[in-house]
Amino acid sequence: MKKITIGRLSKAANVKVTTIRYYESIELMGKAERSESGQRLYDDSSIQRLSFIRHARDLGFAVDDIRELIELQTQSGSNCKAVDEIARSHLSSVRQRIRQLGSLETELERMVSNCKGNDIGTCQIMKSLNDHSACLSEAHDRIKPM
Amino acid sequence: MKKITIGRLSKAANVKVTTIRYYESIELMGKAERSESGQRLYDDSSIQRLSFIRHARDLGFAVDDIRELIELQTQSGSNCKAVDEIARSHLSSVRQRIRQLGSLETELERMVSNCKGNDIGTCQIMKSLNDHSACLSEAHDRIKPM
DNA sequence: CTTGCTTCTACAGTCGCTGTAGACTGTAGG
DNA sequence: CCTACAGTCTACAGCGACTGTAGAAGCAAG
Repeated sequence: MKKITIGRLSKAANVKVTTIRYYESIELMGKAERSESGQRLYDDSSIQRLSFIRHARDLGFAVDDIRELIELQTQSGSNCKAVDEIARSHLSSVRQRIRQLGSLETELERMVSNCKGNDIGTCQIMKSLNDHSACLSEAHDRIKPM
Repeated sequence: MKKITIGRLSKAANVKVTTIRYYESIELMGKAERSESGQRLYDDSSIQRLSFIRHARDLGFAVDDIRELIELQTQSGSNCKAVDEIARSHLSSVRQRIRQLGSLETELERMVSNCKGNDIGTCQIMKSLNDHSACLSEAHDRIKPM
């Protein structure tokens, strides 16, 4: 079995070296074999697994979800209801986030389009921010950083 | 001048007590006056400022942006080009994020709609995740947590 | 006086990495 | 062989914007 170093795995799966080590530390990737000198050694199955993880991350799945997906994958024979549930739930949170950002977008557009480049005292953007009544719907979660 | 405690300020501006203290620690809010026993005391101007911050956060502005907006607001007489720029730049990052999430949504929809609830071996979702060719556009930033 | 809420400080945890420091290993060229 | 230089190692701090915790002290009402 051909073994590769972490750098080659990194290129093969398009995941940074530091990230691979991080995945090992949080036990998302198993502990790697080591060479005599202590360097990590991987094989094709590591590339497979890491690629799976990367695809799932690209789709926005949380690390815990991915852990569960991997768990489910090894239990062959089980049906994929659980997988479906994870995916659907993720999809719904993506949609919720899109709606949330959509209303931000509308609000920001309104503010920006009203701005005439006048002095700060009459600036519509500042007015909007200072105006208590100009706020979005009363109770919603704070926006996550971009 | 009527002074209020942190709890009342919290209710007045709809910002949690811990968050107010956090804002003080990062110098987004100035240092509060203290009572003899050491409790923070605020007045109407604190409510004003905290409400401003809250509105800006609700609109997704980063703390650093807000710091700058406050700075600009005090320099009365300056025009609002800088304010406009901050808002426009924020709007464009909101739009970018929406586009990003939109393509995630499409991809997830495709995956979920293909799932027939069969066993894990034939599950389309797992297939998609394992399929190297099923990935989104080659180079894009990793998705932020929801 | 007691009960129970509010406030205080200081620090750890969230999420998914990224960056840094300082040391060691492996490889290619001369 | 020696010297570069790239790759790898560990351990830990930092990001952003908070949130949660522990343990102590203050405050208001009954």
